[in-house]
This record gives sequence, structure tokens and C-alpha cells, in this order.
Amino acid sequence: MEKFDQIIDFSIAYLVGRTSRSIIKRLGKKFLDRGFDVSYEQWSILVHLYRKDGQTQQELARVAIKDKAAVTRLLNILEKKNIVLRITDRHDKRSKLIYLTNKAKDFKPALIEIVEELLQEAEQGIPRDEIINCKKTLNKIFYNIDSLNQ
Amino acid sequence: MEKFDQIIDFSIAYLVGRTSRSIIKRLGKKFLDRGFDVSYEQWSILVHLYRKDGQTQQELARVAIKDKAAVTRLLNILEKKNIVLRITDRHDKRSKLIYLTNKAKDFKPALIEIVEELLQEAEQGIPRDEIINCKKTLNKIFYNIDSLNQ
DNA sequence: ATAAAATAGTTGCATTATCAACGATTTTAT
DNA sequence: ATAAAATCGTTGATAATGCAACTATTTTAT
Repeated sequence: MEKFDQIIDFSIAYLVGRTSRSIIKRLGKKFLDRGFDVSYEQWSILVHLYRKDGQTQQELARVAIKDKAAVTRLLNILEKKNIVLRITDRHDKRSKLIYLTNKAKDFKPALIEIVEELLQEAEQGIPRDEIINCKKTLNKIFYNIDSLNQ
Repeated sequence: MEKFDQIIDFSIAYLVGRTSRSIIKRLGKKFLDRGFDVSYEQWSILVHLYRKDGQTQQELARVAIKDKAAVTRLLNILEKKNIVLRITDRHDKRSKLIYLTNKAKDFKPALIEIVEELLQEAEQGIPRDEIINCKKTLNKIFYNIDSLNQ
């Protein structure tokens, strides 16, 4: 194998990068096709609210692995689209608690179904244990790099 | 395992996404620390020129898996930094051929060494065949999704 | 009790991505 | 031969990211 194959086409960096981008693109298109005006990034916040409503922006930033500035802006958009509400925490006026609107709650099942479809598409034709191993390895790689990023 | 774990924390989409971002961040920092004013995205074009000098923007867009508009803008920056040259193709005046400057050729070995270091960091402590299997699986997933993105 | 430090969220700046529209050029189809 | 279609690169609009500086508020340390 050539040097350039190692650092490009077959490098783990290239492979995770292109896989990630293709998934983001596909999910965006699926949401759009079903009439949901929600981007992948907006979804990446929304899903954490579906799991647990009423989190602070900091908590959302942490679980979504996003900069708090990025969260501020995504929430601006979600608020404008009437998908979330910001309510200042009574007990700590620095914090804002983010809540889903009824509209957001309404389309929760549909969005989740689309994501499950996407994951199904991604894993199509690949044995279950192969997927599991791949996820384990990705976790190891992530922690290897993440520990150096601190 | 809970439903939300499946579609978030342990979904392949989430895992490749965060792994990719951590790698991009790490490489950017390594370049900077060694005094190279080159972003990950700029590198992702540059590396293909190191492999083969004098490609058109379309070719670069294809191999780097980027939109041609994105390539135009990255090349604007690389040209301003005196890293590449654009030369209109004599035989097809629509096309421009992109060439490395001497400056770019000079720091080629250093950049490649940094990337090899990064890959080493990423794969630290993981058996060779585990990495190989993970790459194979990532390729399958990519092609699963990519075929649907057309 | 109060000054210093820490925390939550916002904003400005720079970089990058995607999409669609556009001009210039080349290829093709009749 | 020429009109239509395709291709190459650019530009404008919009969305998203990361970093650092900033305001407001809360916690801590003395």
C-alpha cells in the first residue's frame, strides 16, 4: 500500500469523516422529504430534549458535544421555528431551561422513525456483531484523540 | 438498551460524527503547534495535490468529497497563502489546473509526518486487525448511505 | 460581609459547507 | 453548421462551527 493511501483513502480520519458527512447529508434529505424543516444539527439538540425535557443550554452543549455558542444559535433557530421555549431558571437566573413546544412533541415519533430508518439503511447487509465491533473500535479511537484534545 | 441510547449515544451516526470532529480538532491543533498555518480542510485539498500535482478543481472536489464551490473558496485561501497556483488549462479554457508552489513542496514532509503522528495517536493501543476490520465496516456503511445520496 | 472566582448565556469575528444561479467554454445532436 | 446540452469555475445566500470577549449572576474564600 502506498504512503498516500495510508494517510488518505484508508486512513481512519478520512473514513470517519466521509461516513459522517454522508450520514448528515442523508438525514437532512430524509427530514426534508417528509416535510420536516429540521437540519441534522437542530436534530442533534432536539433528540436530547426528547430524551429529557427542560435541560439547560450547558447541559445540551455537553451531551450534544457542541460549543455553547453553537447551542445558543441553534436554539435561536429552533425557538424561531416554534420548536423550543427558553425559560429562565427561577433558582439560578444565569441559566435558561429549554422546553419542547407541543408542536415539537407532536412530531417526535415521526422524527425518531426517520432516524431509525436511516440507521437501518446505514447498517444494511452488515452482520450485527460486525457493527458492534466497529462501534467499540470507534469509541476507543474517540477516547484516544479526545484525551489529547483537552 | 433504551431507545434513545440506540439512536443517540450508541448509534453509528453519533459515533462517527464525534470521532471525526475530535480528529479534525486534534489535527488543526497539531499543525498550529508546529507553526503551520493550514487548517484540516485546507489539508484535505493539499494532500491530494501532494499525491498528484496539477489537477483540476473538479477532480479535487471529487477526491476530497467536497462541493466545487467549497473547493473554489479553499483554493482562494491556499492561493492567498502562496501554497497553490491556478493555471488555466490550454486545452480546455473552462478548467484550471492547480499546482503546488515551492513553499508547499518544502513543507510536505513535515505535514505528512504530523498526519502520521495523528493516525498513530488515534490507533494507539488498538490491535492492527481490529483497526482493519473497523475500516472495512466504515467503508460498507459509507457505500450504503452514499448510494442513497445520489 | 464582601471581594474574587466561577458559571451561564450572548455576541462578534473568521472559517467552512451547501445549494442554486450564473457566465464562459466545450461537447452533442440534428 | 449551429442550436441545445453539458461542464467548469465563481458568486451570493444561508447555516453551522470555534474561539474569545463580554454581561449578568452565583459561589467561594477570607
